Amino acid sequence: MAYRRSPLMEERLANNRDRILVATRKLVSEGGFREAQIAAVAAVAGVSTGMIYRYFPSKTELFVEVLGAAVGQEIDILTAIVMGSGSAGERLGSAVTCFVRRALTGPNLAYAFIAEPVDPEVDTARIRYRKNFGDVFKAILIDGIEKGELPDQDPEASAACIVGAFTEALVGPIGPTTRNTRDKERLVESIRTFCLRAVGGISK
Amino acid sequence: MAYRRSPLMEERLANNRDRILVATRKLVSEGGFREAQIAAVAAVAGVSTGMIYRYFPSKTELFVEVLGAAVGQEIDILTAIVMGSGSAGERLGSAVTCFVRRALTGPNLAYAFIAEPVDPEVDTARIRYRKNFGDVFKAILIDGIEKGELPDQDPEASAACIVGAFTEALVGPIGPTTRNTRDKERLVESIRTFCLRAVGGISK
DNA sequence: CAAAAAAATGAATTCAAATTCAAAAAATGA
DNA sequence: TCATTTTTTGAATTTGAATTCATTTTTTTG
Repeated sequence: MAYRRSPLMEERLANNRDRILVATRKLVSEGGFREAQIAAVAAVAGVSTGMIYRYFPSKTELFVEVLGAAVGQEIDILTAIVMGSGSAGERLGSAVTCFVRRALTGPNLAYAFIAEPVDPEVDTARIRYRKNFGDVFKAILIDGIEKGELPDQDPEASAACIVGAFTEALVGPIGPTTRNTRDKERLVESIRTFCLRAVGGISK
Repeated sequence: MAYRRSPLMEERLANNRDRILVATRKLVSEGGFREAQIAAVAAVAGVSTGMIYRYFPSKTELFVEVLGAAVGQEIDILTAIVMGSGSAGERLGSAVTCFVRRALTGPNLAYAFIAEPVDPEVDTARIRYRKNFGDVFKAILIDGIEKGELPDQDPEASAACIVGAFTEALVGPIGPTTRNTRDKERLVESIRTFCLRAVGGISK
């Protein structure tokens, strides 16, 4: 017996892994997945390229994990809103507003997560994550329908529509060509109203 | 003077070009852009790979043209509905219904056109084409708002939301994993209702 | 400190599909 | 038919980033 991983070493390893994740996220938020090449990630993280393969089996899996972490954060935020108090309509409106505002704040990251073309495997993950967003909205819808606040409807389909709606409405304003800040709030409001009316949560 | 392109030759050239487009479309509709590799396209079209570069500067441009043709066809259909008679709500409902039904009929092609990841340039084109779809809906919305049939709203944003809504609601049912045919009509109806309510075109 | 094991390095390799281009085939007109 | 030009071919080349792995460095323990 001549080697046993010490706690200190253990920590360093974890640190490395984390540095790689952080570096990837940084690069993605600055220049999209395209810029997050292994060599670039390694440089930013301050490690060698080979190192990355010690922690992640492939670039794709690294991307999927980064995507998942970012999405998870957003979902936590939305979930908190959805679990909060207020009518179904109010909560739905807040959730949509919140998501859209955040996306408009960090356009590059949002673009990468919503629309940037990567590779099929990452995209498969993206579709799954979008479904997760849908589930959050589905929960409010079911609640609203049960309580009679919202008209009967297929919550699954409506939830997907909501996600698609705010997502698509964001693609332009969020894309590589950044926009001015003036009409952001107007856009937020337009999307909110659209989604609220769509599920029968009164117009305004 | 020893060579001048004869009408016969002229026609053959045009034929070649067309054969390539048809072959590409066929492959895309069967296995997505992924399967439409130059070698495969050449084989199906019955020409050599080099031949393809005589008609298209790159694979990307070939894809963009195929995408554009397919989208153009759908847009023509939608435009006809939109230009037709009926209230704004009725026409909007018909247009959405029509698009969704058609997409559910040819899932692979629709998936390739709506969601399959390809490369950034093709995707840029895809975003542009989606905007074209949006414009069709925007036209009905503006009309409906002017006539007082629909409440005031940002037609640009609402149109984008509509496109995003039915698009997203289709991704699952349309994706690589094909679905059963039973609930298709139910889905069509759910999406229609969602979009109609969303723009204030009454519920039902 | 030395030997053994693990971790880290980064230049070299790999890979797969797009693209090219020298050579062959076909078309044209005299 | 022949010389000229265009079209077509498809094997060879290119490309560019992901991945590997022989070597070096670091860590651990006796």
